[in-house]
Amino acid sequence: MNELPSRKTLPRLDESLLTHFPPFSRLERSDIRAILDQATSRRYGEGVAIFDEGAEAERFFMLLDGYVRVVRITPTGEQVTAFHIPAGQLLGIAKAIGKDIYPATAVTATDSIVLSWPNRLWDSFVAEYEGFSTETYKTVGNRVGELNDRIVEMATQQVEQRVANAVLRLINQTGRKVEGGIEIDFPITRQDLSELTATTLHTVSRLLSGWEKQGLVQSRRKRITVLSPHALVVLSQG
Amino acid sequence: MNELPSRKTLPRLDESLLTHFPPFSRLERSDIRAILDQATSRRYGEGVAIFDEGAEAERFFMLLDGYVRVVRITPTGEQVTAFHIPAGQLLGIAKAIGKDIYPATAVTATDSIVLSWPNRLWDSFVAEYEGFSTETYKTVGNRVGELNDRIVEMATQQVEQRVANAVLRLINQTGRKVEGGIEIDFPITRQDLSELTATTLHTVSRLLSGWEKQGLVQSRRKRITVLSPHALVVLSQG
DNA sequence: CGATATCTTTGTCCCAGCGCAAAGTCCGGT
DNA sequence: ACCGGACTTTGCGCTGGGACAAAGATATCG
Repeated sequence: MNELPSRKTLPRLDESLLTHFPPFSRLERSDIRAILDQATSRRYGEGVAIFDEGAEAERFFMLLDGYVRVVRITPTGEQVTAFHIPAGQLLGIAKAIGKDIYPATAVTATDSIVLSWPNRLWDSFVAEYEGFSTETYKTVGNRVGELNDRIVEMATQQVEQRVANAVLRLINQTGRKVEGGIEIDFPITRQDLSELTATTLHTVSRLLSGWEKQGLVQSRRKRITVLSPHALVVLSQG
Repeated sequence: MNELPSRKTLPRLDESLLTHFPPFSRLERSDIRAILDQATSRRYGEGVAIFDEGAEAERFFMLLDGYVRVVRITPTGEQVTAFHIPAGQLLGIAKAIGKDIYPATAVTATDSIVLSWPNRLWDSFVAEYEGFSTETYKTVGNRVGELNDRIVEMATQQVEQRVANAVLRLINQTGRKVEGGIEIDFPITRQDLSELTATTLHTVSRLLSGWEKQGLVQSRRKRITVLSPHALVVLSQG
């Protein structure tokens, strides 16, 4: 696959890397310095696992740059995507929910830069850094909320509505403005989208083709641009 | 429906009520006394809402006795059940995940007794009571895990396997040993089970009838007894 | 003890969307 | 510039299980 140098010592990390990310945004510069000095930083190529479902959770991570897909794999080898994580969020925070193995696998969706710390620092982060724990649990809360929404969708909506919802969620979380629309800011295949919506790549492909003919979206290989978010919202309501 | 006296002052609460429930099990008797003295206790009849999705979250709760169903209702009025909560667990803990409105509705599945505290006490509980926060987040973690599992199931399994899994989960969490099997310890209709598995009550009914003919389960109105958990596990794997 | 509401079973029809198959297109690598 | 692999599109047939319908069974209440 896509092999990058597996560990690369980056130039000394600058405090400004963290100051605008919620879990750290309320901290003093000196605190951030201490946090960075304890961190290991590492670059990953696209499509590389950061940690694996079932492995012992010994570190927690923050995505500094890039996008990560959190997936689970069934006994029969099918993949299901739990969610996508944009830069600025923590991941692999098994510690926060009382687990000691990772409950899912994290795979980079783009080249990414990731900081990580050993779990033994978790408690001190929570204890010493104002706002760290609050913000962390907000993140957990948002993820729980998203899982819940998706269960409701899967239980009550048709495939077309679910896919529309998934696309809308992606552009909300990771959308980038481009001329005439909003593009999902990382490469995403029909297959990926199908793993997010419990359908097949074939059905996703047909839906996107249809939407494209109606002028709702525009898509190329691994790229999706939404031209008319509003129309998509209407569609998603069913 | 089922109206009970809406608020009933129970006899002074005994410390032993809480000592065996994880969030409080590591505490001193004096701590528990303080916690109980701040609590409001209340009985609910079957089928009564404890709090409603979307309402401002001003209290958090512990289920002392009974069973509670956590449900969400779609714009079109369909219900989807998120999970069932047995006695001894916290609920309505929006505070723990940084929300200030309840993300779902909690409805009693049986007559129940519930303690509650105003949210303003949350931070002091977390700060002062050893183990409270850890245990709370384990609960959150288990619920996240369950939601996740169900998404995987809904994405990859057939209806029969999903229903089998749901029944197994219920007997694990709330099963009561009876002669010849394990019974789900609260009244549950075909409809309820269908809301838990994203199918229709008709399909659930057919499945249960089939299983009953094969001797796997036995069911009466609102009651399900699993005679052969192992066979159900086999079925659930698909 | 009827009457009424709630819950369950079973039958029949039908279609959304999956499985399978086969081209077509794009891209990175040598 | 070409080759091979990865991604996408589209066609076609089939089926799991939803929708609709109606009758039975069991609880609750006056």
